[in-house]
Amino acid sequence: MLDHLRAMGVFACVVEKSSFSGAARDLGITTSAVSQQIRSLEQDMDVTLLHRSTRKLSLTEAGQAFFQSCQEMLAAAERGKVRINELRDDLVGDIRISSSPEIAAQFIVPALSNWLMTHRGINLQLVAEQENTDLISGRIDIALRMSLKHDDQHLEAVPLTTVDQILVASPRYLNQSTPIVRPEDLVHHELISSMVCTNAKKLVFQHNQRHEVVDTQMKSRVETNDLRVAKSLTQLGHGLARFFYLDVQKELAKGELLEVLPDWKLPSYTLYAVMPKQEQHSTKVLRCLDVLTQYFQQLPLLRTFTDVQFGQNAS
Amino acid sequence: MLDHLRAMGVFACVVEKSSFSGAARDLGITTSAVSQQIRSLEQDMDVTLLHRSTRKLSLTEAGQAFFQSCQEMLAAAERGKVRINELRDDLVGDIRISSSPEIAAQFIVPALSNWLMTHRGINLQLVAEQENTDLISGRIDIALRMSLKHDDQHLEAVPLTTVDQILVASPRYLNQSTPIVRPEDLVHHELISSMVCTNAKKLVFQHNQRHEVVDTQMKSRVETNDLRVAKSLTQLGHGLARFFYLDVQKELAKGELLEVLPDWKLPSYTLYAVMPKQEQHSTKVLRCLDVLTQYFQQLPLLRTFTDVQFGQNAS
DNA sequence: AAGCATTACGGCGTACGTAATGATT
DNA sequence: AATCATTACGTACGCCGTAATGCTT
Repeated sequence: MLDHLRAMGVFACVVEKSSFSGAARDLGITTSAVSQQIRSLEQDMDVTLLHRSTRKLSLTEAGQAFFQSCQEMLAAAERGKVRINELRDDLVGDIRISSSPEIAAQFIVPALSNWLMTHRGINLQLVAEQENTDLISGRIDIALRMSLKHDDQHLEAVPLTTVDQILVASPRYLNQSTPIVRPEDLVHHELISSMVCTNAKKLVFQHNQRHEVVDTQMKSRVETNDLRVAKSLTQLGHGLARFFYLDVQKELAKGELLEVLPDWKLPSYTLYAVMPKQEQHSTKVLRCLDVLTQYFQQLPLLRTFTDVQFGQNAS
Repeated sequence: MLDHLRAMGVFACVVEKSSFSGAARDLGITTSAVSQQIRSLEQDMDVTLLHRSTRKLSLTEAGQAFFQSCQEMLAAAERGKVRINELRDDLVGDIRISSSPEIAAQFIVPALSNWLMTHRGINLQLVAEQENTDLISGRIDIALRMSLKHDDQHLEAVPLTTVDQILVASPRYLNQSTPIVRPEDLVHHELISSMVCTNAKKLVFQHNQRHEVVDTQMKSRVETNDLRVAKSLTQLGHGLARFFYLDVQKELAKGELLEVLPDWKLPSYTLYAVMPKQEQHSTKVLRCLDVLTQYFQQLPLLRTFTDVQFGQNAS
């Protein structure tokens, strides 16, 4: 199956050049090598491919038929290599990005919109799912994922921005409750968890000025993995809720939700661009990553004051 | 151009089996070899073809595209080999036979008629020309040629039958001339040469019983390369003519021409099947040669009595 | 533990180059 | 003489197998 492929290539070249030495020059080998390839081909297949009369070459019927196939073989190989180079070097082909639906809509679409317009050869496939799909089997080029710290050794992660968490409640809820001035006060409240993760109810606060850290374990009677449900529950006064700052930016501005413990800070998450670890990414993926990075750098900071006071590089 | 062809074959097999070890089994090599091939392919082309997560293989976009081309490449190669085997082993394809028009009509057509009927895959190309065309450049499989002795070292020749020459004249011509009883008497006659060849006018006679050999040099005023013209000239009494026995068989039977010096014999020609020298002829050519050989063996001898007395192997 | 892929290492074979030969123009 | 193909021969690289390692189920 794999035998003779090389010899077939040589043969095709010989026929095209109608000359052993011409083919040799073409292939960057000696005439001797060409002669030997053709001979072994003929011997192994037990057939005469071309008649040589020292100055002229002439195909046999078998040689003629075989030549066609050899040409097609080489052409297919060549097409493959050309296509590979195209996909590696040019801005063409698919690019699959995975993220949560929120991130997709809020960040990826505006970040890549112009770039997509510019490069019409790019086909963007946005895989927006709640669960983190497997990059390999899902053929994801870039996944945008929130995490405190990147740990998967098999994946390559580029931090795009930090995202603050914020504890909020509805104005009505806060009016009716006793004032919350320190993290310890939270034990009397219930938490509406907007994320499904381990230790979702354990909150670690750090004071904005002092280096004071307080662990708090809250209770909760209502959980959901849906952001809008969580917001709704919070606004209806079912308890406190921990959100990403960016997810409740609007509600805070409108006064529909209020921040709890504004002098205390929850750990920052980092938004990573995660990619399969590999030697050489295609330029389109690298360029896309550039565009994403650029976008997040020029983006208005996700929470101004904390950033000013401490700086929020991911650990 | 020739690089990686082997690796591409391996790659295609890996993708088809979705497994390195499966491909290795398929190809009769070790997993190690497969792994090395794929790795060098990826390194040389500077691209990741497939992601490995130990238990699962998954194509990259480039790998997917490349796989198609690799498959096509292998398919073309396979087609070529299949076709080669077909043309070598089966009774299909072209068979080109070259001869003079006379031989073609008189022998080849009747000899091969049945065989052609039986094997519908065979396409017979009868190249009937006066001049001996170059077997190589004319792509002739078999040429039927008359000669005293085969000499071309580059060609392979199989004797099919011997063909006597015979000196004839019209009855009227012989009546009007003095009787011809010995070769020496020929110097007073003119020769109509039916063949264009060197020394066409030099005749060497050997007596049928005695071992007497006589060289004679004749004159001629009329020459032609056309058999019918020569016959016509002879019948009209323009002189003696040397023919192949088979060419004037009918005229002799009808008494339109008479043999001159019936006790003396001109050298016998041999009808050869001539073929390009090569390791392995296709079976269709060999079978065709068989059919021709058979045909000439069962053919009534081309001149009975001389054969009986001496046997007429070409010198 | 079993199956799979990767890597290093070492041996063998093959493909190549050199050089001499023969053929053709 | 010049160009081309073939052949013999020696070499070097490439391909492969063995074995050890790491990973996953």
